[in-house]
Amino acid sequence: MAARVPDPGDPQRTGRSPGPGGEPGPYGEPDGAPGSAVPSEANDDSRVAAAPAPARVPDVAIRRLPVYLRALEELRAEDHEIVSSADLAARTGYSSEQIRKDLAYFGAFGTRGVGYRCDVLVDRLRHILGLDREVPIALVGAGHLGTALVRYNRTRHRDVRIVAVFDSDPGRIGQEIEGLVIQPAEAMEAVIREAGIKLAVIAVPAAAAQEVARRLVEAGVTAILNFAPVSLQVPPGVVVQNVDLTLELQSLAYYIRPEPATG
Amino acid sequence: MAARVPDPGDPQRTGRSPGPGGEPGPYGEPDGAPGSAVPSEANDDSRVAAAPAPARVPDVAIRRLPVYLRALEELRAEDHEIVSSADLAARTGYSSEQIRKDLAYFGAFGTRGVGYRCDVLVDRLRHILGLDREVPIALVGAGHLGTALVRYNRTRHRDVRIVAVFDSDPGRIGQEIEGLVIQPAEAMEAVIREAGIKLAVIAVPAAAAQEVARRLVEAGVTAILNFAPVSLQVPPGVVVQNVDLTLELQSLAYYIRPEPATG
DNA sequence: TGATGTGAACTTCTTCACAGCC
DNA sequence: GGCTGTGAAGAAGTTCACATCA
Repeated sequence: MAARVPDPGDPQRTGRSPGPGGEPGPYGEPDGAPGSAVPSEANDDSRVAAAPAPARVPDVAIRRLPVYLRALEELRAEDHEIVSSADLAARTGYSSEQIRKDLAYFGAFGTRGVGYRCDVLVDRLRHILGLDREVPIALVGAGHLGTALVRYNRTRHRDVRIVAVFDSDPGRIGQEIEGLVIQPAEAMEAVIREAGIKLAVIAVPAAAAQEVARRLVEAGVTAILNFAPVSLQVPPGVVVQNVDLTLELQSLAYYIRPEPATG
Repeated sequence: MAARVPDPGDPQRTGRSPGPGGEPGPYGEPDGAPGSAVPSEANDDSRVAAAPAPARVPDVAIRRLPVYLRALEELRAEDHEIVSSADLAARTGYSSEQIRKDLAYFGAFGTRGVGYRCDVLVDRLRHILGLDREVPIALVGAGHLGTALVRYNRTRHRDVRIVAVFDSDPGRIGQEIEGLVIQPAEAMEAVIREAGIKLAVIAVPAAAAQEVARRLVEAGVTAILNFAPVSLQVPPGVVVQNVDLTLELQSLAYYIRPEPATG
């Protein structure tokens, strides 16, 4: 039980959406896509680019794929060889039709009357999301939050992995977090270019976030996860996903019941 | 520039939606609503309850209100007395029609030909969101992330404020974060009941999250912000908003450009 | 028989366009 | 004239229902 909330908090987004259509095309590999980008400068919350790509995969669908992937990995760990969309529905809370439709954007991975091979589907999803090669990530801002994020990420994941941490505070530079030495902010561009990093996490104070974003983009970053409470302005083609504790709490406040649910 | 992403990551949600319709009704005060709740047990991502409430305010709209509120407070700080929906659009990235429509769910707060009085709209939004009284929040899990969240929250906000922190690690209990003493997990129910806390943040390991959620709900919590990477099962009427670093990074990976945007 | 894959119906949300009022 | 408030149109996403095939 539990209905779902849309997930608002997040702000801008600018990006072309790679994915093919319902056709057995290029499987929406994070490349093969247009190179151009996005449309408006508005917060549409669900629109993406009208790029050269034939049919678009809705962003909402992309955002569900990692959920499916996690469920599949759990199922695989429990020695399931075959899973049905109904199994995945039970684990994820999404409807089975929704799941089949999302998967179908990228091709036909299942067997009618049977289901999906767990390991095959895991591989497919990892490929679609671009997780079949390690995705190196830079984190900017090694305060309490940034540090917590690095620890969390590095003790668990290898597919999306923070590999560089930057801060402008001399007192932090040189310190180590989970084996990573905090580097000076000035080194940001060079390191990011060198390592070919395209994805970055911003965990700096609000006032510094926009400038950090600008520098990241200039250095080649095209996707940003932003924890600073500001709407970042980024050029077309750059994707920003925001996570804002305050906004989350404030919108949840709306749903609080007055009475202790004595009904 | 910057289109927007839907924000998927988040998981369940179960809740009745208070808000009135387009009518000048009860202004969607976080009460006045049904007491009952939710429909399905599925992840719908945008549905809420078909409760006694007349017309529903879409969850997506609720999630935008805090964004408007923040923009308004900025504008007020800049001594703007009157703001138009176009001003807010410029600040937030949402379209002016969208903003007017969202506000209109709760009544007519503006003046035709003029705009909205900044301070009036701030007050209205705070009231609609239930932020006109302080919203006390409990946080469970005082690890790196939990600690970072407490620090962030307490050094900034008074409207949504963490007032109690719990952990099960004896080594942490008794320690202080921003003036709050970490309390033992066993005290959770009593403290939450005593303080009438309805909103909680979960920052414990995945394995412990479901049980924590169960206890929180039993103690009277009806809205949860969950940082643990699991889909919490909660009874109807309880709202869960998830924030999952890994899912965010994995879906962002999809949008990474192969080439350094040399286009 | 049974579960996938998918067009069509439906629902929800957004944008348009303009009437209404200051 | 200008900006709000809102019905109507349109777009996007979800669910339904079933043909399809192992």
